[in-house]
Amino acid sequence: MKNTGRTAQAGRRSRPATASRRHKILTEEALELIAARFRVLAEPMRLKILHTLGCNEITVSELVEATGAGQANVSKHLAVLADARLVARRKEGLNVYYRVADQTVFDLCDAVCSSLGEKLSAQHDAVRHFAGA
Amino acid sequence: MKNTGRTAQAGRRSRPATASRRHKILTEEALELIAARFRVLAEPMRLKILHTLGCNEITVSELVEATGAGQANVSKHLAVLADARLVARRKEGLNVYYRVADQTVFDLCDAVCSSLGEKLSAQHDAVRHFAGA
DNA sequence: TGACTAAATCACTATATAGTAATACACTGA
DNA sequence: TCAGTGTATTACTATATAGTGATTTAGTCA
Repeated sequence: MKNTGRTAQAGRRSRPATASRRHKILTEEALELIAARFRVLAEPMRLKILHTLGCNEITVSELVEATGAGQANVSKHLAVLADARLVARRKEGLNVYYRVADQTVFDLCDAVCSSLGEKLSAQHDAVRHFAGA
Repeated sequence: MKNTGRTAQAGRRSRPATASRRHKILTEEALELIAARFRVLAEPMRLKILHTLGCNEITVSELVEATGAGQANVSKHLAVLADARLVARRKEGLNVYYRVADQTVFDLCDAVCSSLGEKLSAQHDAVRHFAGA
């Protein structure tokens, strides 16, 4: 009774399994690349760094101060972001200035935010509630 | 000489630090929520499951067969996806049918894909190269 | 040169989670 | 009721990585 392939005998409500619509059938390597991009964005501290950077160019020291994280930690996160080409660096004297190199990350975050809209609002409410404001 | 706040004395090229443009200044909780959403998408196997689901409704067994992963593994990934409300389940007899519940994930993946365009093409080339086709 | 500073790297610990085998649970049909 | 099947859960191992303190590296200024 094993399914030979995936042509459902319960096919009443499935589209034709040879998904002809948009599927390009991603390779394992492609899936890994996409997952890797998401993985870079899956850390609150990295999001905080990107959010802090915004459209500006900021030094590591300023990022350390703005985020409240340790210097080594910020440096490592910046290395991850730079490795993914999401930020770019420019050295000037002792300082290194970082900036967001791929503006699409903001689109991604915005998309997630709107998809999370209700939860975020609830969160905001909760925060406001706990903060007493 | 410590920066009091982030009003850069190197302000020559920074926008006013009280970023007035789009910044809503996300709370730690909001950043964690956004990161959590990205974290769910940061696994190739989960992407594969979502990609396999597409617009169809598919049972766990079919997903196990299509992905080549173990049953327990697929079940756990589905639990993660369901917990994030990215997929929904419908039980019918012995089978459980899963479907994508939040179509925005496809938008996210498409956005990443186009941002990764060159790399993915290169990867495709590499694959074609290695595969000898 | 040597003192100083910003950033990167190293070595380490702690934690989270992907994968897996075994088992439990839920439902079907005899 | 019992046997059989699909799915979920448990217990476990292995691996990856976030955070941290110490150190190194690279640049400035005296």
